[in-house]
Amino acid sequence: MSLDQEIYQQRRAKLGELQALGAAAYPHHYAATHRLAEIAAEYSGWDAERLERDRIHVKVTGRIMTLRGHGKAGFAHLQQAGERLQIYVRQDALGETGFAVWKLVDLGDWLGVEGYLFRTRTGELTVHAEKIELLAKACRPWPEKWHGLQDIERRYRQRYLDLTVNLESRAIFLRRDRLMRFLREAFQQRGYLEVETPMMQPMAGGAAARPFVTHHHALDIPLYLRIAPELYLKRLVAGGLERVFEINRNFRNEGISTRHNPEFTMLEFYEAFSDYRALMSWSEQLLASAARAVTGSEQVTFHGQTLDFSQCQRLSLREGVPRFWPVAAGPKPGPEFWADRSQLEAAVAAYNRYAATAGAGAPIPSPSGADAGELVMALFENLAEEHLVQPTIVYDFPLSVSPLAKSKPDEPDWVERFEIYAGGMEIANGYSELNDPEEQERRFRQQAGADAAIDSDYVRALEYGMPPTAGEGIGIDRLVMLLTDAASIRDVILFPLQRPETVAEPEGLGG
RNA sequence: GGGGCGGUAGCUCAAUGGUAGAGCAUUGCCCUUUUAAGGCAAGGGUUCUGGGUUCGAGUCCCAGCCGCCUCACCA
Repeated sequence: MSLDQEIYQQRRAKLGELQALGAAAYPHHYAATHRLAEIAAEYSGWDAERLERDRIHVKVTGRIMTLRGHGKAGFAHLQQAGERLQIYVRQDALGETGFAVWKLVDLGDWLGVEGYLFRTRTGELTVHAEKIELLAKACRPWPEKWHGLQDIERRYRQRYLDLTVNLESRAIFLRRDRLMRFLREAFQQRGYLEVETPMMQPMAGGAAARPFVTHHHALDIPLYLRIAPELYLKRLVAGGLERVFEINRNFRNEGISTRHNPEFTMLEFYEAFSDYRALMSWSEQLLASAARAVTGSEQVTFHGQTLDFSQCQRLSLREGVPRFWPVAAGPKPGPEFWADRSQLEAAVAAYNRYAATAGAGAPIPSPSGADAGELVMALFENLAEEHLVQPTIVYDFPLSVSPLAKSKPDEPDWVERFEIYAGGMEIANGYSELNDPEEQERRFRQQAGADAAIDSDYVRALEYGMPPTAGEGIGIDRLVMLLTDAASIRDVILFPLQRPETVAEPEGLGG
C-alpha cells in the first residue's frame, strides 16, 4: 500500500472516530461571525490588555495550514481567502470531547473555531478556542508547508492546491478579476451593451485559424467552436446595437506555447460612427487606466523591464521594417521599399540570408508566391515584434492580410488597421470595419477560394447596411500576463489545457 | 513536428558507475504560549517505462512516455 493510500485510510478512519464522538463527518453549515480578514482589520491594533478587558467572542472558519501540538494544548494557523489567523487550543478549555476532536485534526482540514481573541506571549493575535468543529477533512496528504507545490504541471492540474499553497498564484487571479470588473465598467460608461454571441457556429469565421469541430446530433450538422465573435458582433451593429462588446472564449486548434492556449479570452468591441483613429486613442487611455486600476500604476514591471502604459508609441507597419532592420542583414530597405516589387523581394532575400546565418529567426517562405502585403507583414513580424516591449501602436496594414478592414481612402492596397504590442506580444488588433457588401464578398471569395463556402448571411447583413464602424479585439490573457508579470499564459488561466492525466485512486473506504 | 533541459519517498531536494539519503509530511511516545515548535523512536522507494553496455546502472547508451523552454505553425 502506498503512503497516499495509507494516509487516506487513516484519515477516513478518523472521520469514523469523530462520528463516535457525536460530530458530523461532513456538517452542512457553520455560522461564522467574522471573516479572518475582518478580524485582522478590526483587531490588529488592539493590545493584550484591551482584548482581555473587552473580550471579543468570534466564530471563524479556515483551513489548517500549520499544526503544533503541545501535549494537552496546541496551536494552528487557519487560512481563509489568503489570510491567516492563529488558534490556541487547550484541553481544559475544550473539555475531554472537544480535545478528542482536536486530536483527530490534520493539516489541510477545514475547521470551525469558536472562542475569544487574545495575544500570545509573542504578541500574536490568536483565537483562544472554546469549541472546535471539523467542517471538512483533507484525506489526501498536503503539500510541503515550506516549499509548497513547485511542480508546474501539478500546479495547473491541481489548481485547488496551487491557489491555497502559492498565494502569489491566488493574487494573479484576484488581479484578473479586478481587470474584468474594470473593463466592464469602462465599457458600460462609454455606452456599450454587453452581449453574448454563438460559441458554436456553423462556419468558423472572423479569423484565419484552424477551428475545433464538433457535431450536433439532433440537427446532424457539423459545428465549429468559434475562432472569433467578430462577424456576429458586426451583425448586431448592423441591427442598430451601435456599441457592443463581448468578453468570452475563442478556440483555436493550434500550437500551445507560453503565449498561446487553445481556448483564450478575447474582449471584442464595436462602435458605430467611429474609425480606427478614434479607437487608437481610446485604447491607449483604456490600457493606461486598466494598468492603474489593476496595479495602482501606469508603469508596470514585466520580465525585469518597466512598461509605461501612460502613452503608447506609434509606428506604421511600413516604418517598422527599416527601423528594426538588423545591421548584420546588410543595407536597410529604402523608405518606400514596399511599393516596389523588386526592392521588396530583395529585402526578403536579404532577411532570409540573415535568418539562415545568424540563426536569428525563421526564413520567410516562397517570396515569389506571396503577394506584397504578405511579404511586408512577414518582414514586420519577424523583425519588429520582439522589439516592441514598450506599449506600441502599429498602424496601417496591407489589405491582403486584412480581409475585414476598410481601405485607406488614398491607398487602396492598405487598410485602416492597427495592432497594439507590449512586452513583445500582440495584445490588440483593431480596424475601421469594411461595410461595403460587394467588396466584402470579393475579399471572402479571394480568401476562401472559388468553391469554398463563405458567410453569405454576414454579407447579407452588410447589404441591409451597417453604419461606419470601428472594432477591436484585446487578448485578455496576455493583458493579464503584462499586469501580473506572468511568464506564461498558463499562469493566468485557471485551468490551461493539458494532456489528460490518469488520476491515482486512493483505495479508500476500506477497500 | 525540430532542438535543448528535466522526471529519485506524499512534498521539496541530494547521491565520482560501487549498500538510494536529508528536511518537511506520516505513525507511536513525551510536552498547557508555540509559530518552518521541540525531543525520542519507527515506517515509507517499480529512481518515468522498456531494452542495452558493465562484475555492478539513479548515474553511461538506445527507444518510448510525460513535462518545461525554444523554434516552427498561428492575420
